[in-house]
Amino acid sequence: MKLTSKGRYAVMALADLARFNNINPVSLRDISLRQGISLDYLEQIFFKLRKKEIVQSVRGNQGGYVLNKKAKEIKLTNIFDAVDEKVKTVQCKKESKKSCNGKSTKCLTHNLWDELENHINDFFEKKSLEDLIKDNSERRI
Amino acid sequence: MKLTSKGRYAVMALADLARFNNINPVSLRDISLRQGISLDYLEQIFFKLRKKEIVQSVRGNQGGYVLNKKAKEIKLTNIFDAVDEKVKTVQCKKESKKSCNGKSTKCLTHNLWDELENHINDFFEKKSLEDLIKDNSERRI
DNA sequence: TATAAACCCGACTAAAATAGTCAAGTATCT
DNA sequence: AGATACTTGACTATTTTAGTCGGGTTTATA
Ligand code: FES
Ligand code: FES
Repeated sequence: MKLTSKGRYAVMALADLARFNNINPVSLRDISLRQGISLDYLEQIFFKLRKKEIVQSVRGNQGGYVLNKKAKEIKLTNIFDAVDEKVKTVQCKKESKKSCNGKSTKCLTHNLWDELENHINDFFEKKSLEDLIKDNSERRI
Repeated sequence: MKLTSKGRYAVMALADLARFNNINPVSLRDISLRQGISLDYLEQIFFKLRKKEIVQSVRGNQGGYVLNKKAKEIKLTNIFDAVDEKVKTVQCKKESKKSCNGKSTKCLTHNLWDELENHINDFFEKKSLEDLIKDNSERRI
């Protein structure tokens, strides 16, 4: 059960962006250097974040990205959703009546995995970008 | 972020075992048929479960496996630990002072991932095999 | 005591997912 | 004009996962 780099990077990059989100847009080059993430990979990630309207792009020289909403309104859920980082605990189709092993009733553990999925998603639902940078600056005092 | 089959199968198989854990040992063949899990794969999994003393084996004809502890005392944590299903949210070494990007201080998101890891592990710590089968038989009434 | 059922254990492999790279653009500031 | 930076799709190497395979050993029971 592990978090993929794509999801981790997306959050890291947005935390960086939120932190340096002044008047000027932040370039991916800067984020790449500060966070140690491949520029090409970041571009893929921000392409998705832009499509989901989490960030806005400013093209051209001196361009970059800015947050499209307040940090408080961007939940981890939104970020993970944008980059297709899903929490998946079961193989069986949620909607279909077929169980994971092809039988017609849900298997013994189906409810457990459902609970687990909800438990994890709750965490993502509760955390916003703002929590992240606030939390961090407090610790630096 | 997804659960691997190995972990899922381990729990499914033990739930099955707990359910049919009467006087006679339960053969992997039976579990394989009931749960639709490859027999060869189950053998790998039970090899590990036995090494961690979660199950006991009974060799020979009419043999199989039995639980080595009460269902109440087997937590999901123990099961996942036995089959090396770990919750991993960070790339950086926990103990080392190096961050994920090679710098000397922890990155902006390090604490977040730590919290997430604890949040998930809490769930595994709280659930026992007994909860699983009790929960399930209640629903069948 | 022969046989079949079942566990034991290491090695190998196919498929899928991940984590990127590469290339060829377009827009905008100075 | 030139540099910087976003845009987009396609491609690829690496790693992980989810098995398979093969050759054991042990033990109940016919
Ligand atoms: S996990 Fe849904 S039926 Fe087994
Ligand atoms: S996740 Fe630990 S330093 Fe970045």
